[in-house]
Amino acid sequence: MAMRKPPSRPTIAEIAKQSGVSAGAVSYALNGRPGVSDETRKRILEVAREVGWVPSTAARALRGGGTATLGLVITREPDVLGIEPFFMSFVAGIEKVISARGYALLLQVTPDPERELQTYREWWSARRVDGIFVTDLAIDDQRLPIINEIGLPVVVVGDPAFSDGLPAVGSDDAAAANAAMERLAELGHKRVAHIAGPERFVHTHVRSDAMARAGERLGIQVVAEVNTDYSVAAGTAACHQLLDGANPPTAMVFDNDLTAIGAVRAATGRGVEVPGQLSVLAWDDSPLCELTVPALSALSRDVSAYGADAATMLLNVVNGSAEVKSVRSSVARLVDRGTLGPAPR
Amino acid sequence: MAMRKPPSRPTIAEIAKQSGVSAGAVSYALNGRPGVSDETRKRILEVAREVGWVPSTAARALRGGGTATLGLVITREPDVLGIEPFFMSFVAGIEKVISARGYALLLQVTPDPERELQTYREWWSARRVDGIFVTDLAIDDQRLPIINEIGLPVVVVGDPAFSDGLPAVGSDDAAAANAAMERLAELGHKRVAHIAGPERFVHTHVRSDAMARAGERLGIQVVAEVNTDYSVAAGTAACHQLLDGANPPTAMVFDNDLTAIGAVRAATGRGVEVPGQLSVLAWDDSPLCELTVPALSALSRDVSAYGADAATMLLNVVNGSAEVKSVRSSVARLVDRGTLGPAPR
DNA sequence: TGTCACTACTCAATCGATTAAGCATACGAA
DNA sequence: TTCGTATGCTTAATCGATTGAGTAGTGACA
Repeated sequence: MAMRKPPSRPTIAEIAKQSGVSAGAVSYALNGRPGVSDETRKRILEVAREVGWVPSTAARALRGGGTATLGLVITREPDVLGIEPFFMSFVAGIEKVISARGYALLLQVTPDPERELQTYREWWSARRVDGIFVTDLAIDDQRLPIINEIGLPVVVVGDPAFSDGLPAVGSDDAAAANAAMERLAELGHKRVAHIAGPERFVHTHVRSDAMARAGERLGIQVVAEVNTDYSVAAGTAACHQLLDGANPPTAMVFDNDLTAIGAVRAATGRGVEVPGQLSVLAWDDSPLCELTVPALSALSRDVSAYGADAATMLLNVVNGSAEVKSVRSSVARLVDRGTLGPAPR
Repeated sequence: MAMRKPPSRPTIAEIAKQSGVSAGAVSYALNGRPGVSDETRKRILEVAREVGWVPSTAARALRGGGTATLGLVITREPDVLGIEPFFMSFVAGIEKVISARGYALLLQVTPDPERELQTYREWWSARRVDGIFVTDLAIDDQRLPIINEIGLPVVVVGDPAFSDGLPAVGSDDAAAANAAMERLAELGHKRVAHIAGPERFVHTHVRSDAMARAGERLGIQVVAEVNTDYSVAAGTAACHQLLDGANPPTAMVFDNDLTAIGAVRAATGRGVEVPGQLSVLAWDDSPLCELTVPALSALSRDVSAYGADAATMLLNVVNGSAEVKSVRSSVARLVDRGTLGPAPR
């Protein structure tokens, strides 16, 4: 078995020796600080480039200079993760921003919020991350006060009104609700059902409120508010239940794509034509929506851009760039693919 | 604006002061090494627990003790990532193993192999990771010799026969091909098409070879080998092309689920019944397969367990546990959901 | 000629954990 | 009594980058 000789990783001391100056001078030169002549600086930079020097994150972190690492904990059952396109796109968006600035993303998947908090504590104590993203914002979220107490720099991904004063990026769900309801109004729908997500999430409430208000404004009756667990089966069940009821709705708006898919299947399965007799709209768009027949109309967000915005904000928080203001970044756009039609008479 | 007072993160020095011993003694106690009396050790551990001490990864890394971090670079266009359930499940599997042992996962998404290699170099130079996972193994993979040269501990996710001597976890595609072909033989199929993935991937070749050999053994003619880019459109196109040809196959095996979905849609769209007139089988299973009508039969792997195996192996490599042997870990199981039927006469 | 200001450095301490080496103290054996 | 020697510590150096505190050397100016 051949012995591998790992190439030595160049340090500032090495560069100092080769340049004939002290380590301190090298540090000044490499960081663009005054204290070295232009000529020496040039020579040092040249040597650094030659030996392929990269600063040791460990040493910098130890000095208290930050770790150039941001953290994201995803609390989900591993199996569920596979089908949720949100996180991968979100992560990709984060990456685009932070990798360009030399930051890396530390990822952890935990099964419950308990261990999620534990992870934050350990990351902070061990100086593993400079800041974190908090997703899945819940009503009266227990995590926020604790994170605040720990003092961990954070950006909350969710509605700023519920972020407990912490900087947040949210999506403008009210605008999306308006767009959706306006379209449904144009199509003549008067009775619309809203099949929402789990009650504990902030965005579930925000969306329900927005739907109700938009309905009032446009003269549309939001006939039902159902909470689901986002599964296909829940969508199927909700659809059957609503269609079986007295005076069923002519359109259904679902808080995510899976439930909408379940509903379309349930409807067509019992002979209710989509969109002929029933219009269906999914709130979260994903590639899944294009795979069903008929392709699912959805309120589409640029999740990757959402992640990018969150990352930009967290970098500002971490670097203490003035005051960081919460924003509603992501705006959903209605993409009509074929499950929206005029209200049946 | 309230000033946040971040709680001080406890260090060994702090514990030493409170316990009335030196920092060295504390280190011995905390690491279970000899050098302190049982009584002192107990007292030190008690204090450490009280103040919630967590070792500073930065300090340990600086001493050369490793960073307790493993790295995964995913080379994909951000948009494509959302629909690929593989990586999220794989990551979840990795997490399950490594987080239990105090390791974290550093994730990077890059658009091309060039920057992937650049990331490896920087990670190693900056001592950011102790080891990496390499996925998407290609024929004559350019990354392997470079990674080998850098000396970065690695586990290759792919067929060990193509891992250039580096430790690898692969899936037993030959066994899967046998299972698939045996089932098709039972159903009386004599003419089967194999619609493969991009030619550059190792597993594309492995699968094609395995299909051909299994066909020979079972008296099944593998009538076509088509390479696709894994997209739905490619599956649709391949299906049409094959059905239009002289003497079309009675069954089609696809290297991934998206192309299979495209094919099912193409077939039913032109009046070819699935599975009545055409059987369809997807190699990679995903939640997508259960969403189509009819639900797609697939060769299903436990991707999460695959990730867990890779993680276990990488931890062994990193900790230098004896010699690490490559394995074929993941075995696909044929899940018949409704797109397999007897060959039409 | 003295001194003040400035440039371009070097020196040394620091961050937190680890570990080889050193140093008391106690105990047992000769 | 005295010499090992084992035990239980402490000391100090180390990893790599940073930075406040010096310190030579140069030039200007009164």
